[in-house]
Amino acid sequence: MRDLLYLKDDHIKDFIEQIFYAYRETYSDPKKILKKYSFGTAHHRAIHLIERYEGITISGLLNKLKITKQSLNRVLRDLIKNKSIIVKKGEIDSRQRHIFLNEKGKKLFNEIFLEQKKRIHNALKSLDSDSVLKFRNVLSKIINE
Amino acid sequence: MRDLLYLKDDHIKDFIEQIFYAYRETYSDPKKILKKYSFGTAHHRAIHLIERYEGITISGLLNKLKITKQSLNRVLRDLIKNKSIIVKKGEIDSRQRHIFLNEKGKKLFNEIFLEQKKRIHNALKSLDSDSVLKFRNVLSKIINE
DNA sequence: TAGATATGTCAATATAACTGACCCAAAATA
DNA sequence: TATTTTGGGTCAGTTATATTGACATATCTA
Repeated sequence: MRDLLYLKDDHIKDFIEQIFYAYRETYSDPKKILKKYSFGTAHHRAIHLIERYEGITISGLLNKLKITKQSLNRVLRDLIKNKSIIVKKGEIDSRQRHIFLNEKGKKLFNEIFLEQKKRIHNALKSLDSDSVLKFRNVLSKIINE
Repeated sequence: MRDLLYLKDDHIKDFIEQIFYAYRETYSDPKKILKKYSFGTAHHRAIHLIERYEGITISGLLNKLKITKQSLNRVLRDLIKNKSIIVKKGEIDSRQRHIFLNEKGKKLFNEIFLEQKKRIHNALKSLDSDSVLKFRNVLSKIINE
């Protein structure tokens, strides 16, 4: 460890603060849209993951969201009632439920994403691809296994 | 914009997901410690900012936390009762309150920070300083105005 | 002095999470 | 086949954190 500079406590403290702001701002942008559907950020996170991992199971979602199934169930019930998602029984293991966005859900996701995209796109547009790659790399190390 | 690759929607979606994980994990680490004091993440965030911005005012905190003063007040009341912070009237403007960690608060902050530091330090130790600088730069662009 | 500002507080409500206790059906396994 | 484990669903109650809205007080500024 030759250059310790960037590992000084104050820098790490700054990181921690900035990660909070980054999360908060990124997930605040689409709140007006969510409100139109009487949804909140909990619904947003679920929709996001269902879009990213088409056919994800309940336990798959639970592992990613790290909330209780009771909490998740509230959110999924709302999304089902709203006809944003559909749930299919597993063909191999019929205990499992596979979750998909339907047309309405896809439309909603796109509305939400458009809002968030603005911020990220704006941040990245002035940067070189090396910065972006390194950013992702650091982020994935922070999240890690 | 020559290399559009890193700006593809799927990449931005990954970003958004990873920012969520990074925030959640970073702020989950010290929860056991907070629980010992019957504090939550709301208290953590306040303590963090009070440590970073010694003597910060109420409105200063409100601007950074972006919560209502009623919410902030609950948190500060707990911290005052616990004797982790002290509040001083402003000398120039005596309407203002300047907030400081006292010894107990500093000890608590350090306990919390140690937990968080592990994760960040671990992530950064295998990286070059350029990655770290670029990470910070991207993060500040995401937050920014 | 009038108005704006900084802070504090009461009360009610919303959102998102939690714990704990059960239930059923289907799969895995002894 | 009988038993256990797994995946999922649900009821009930509680906690943590935030909100809206209404006021109150002291102090600063024009």
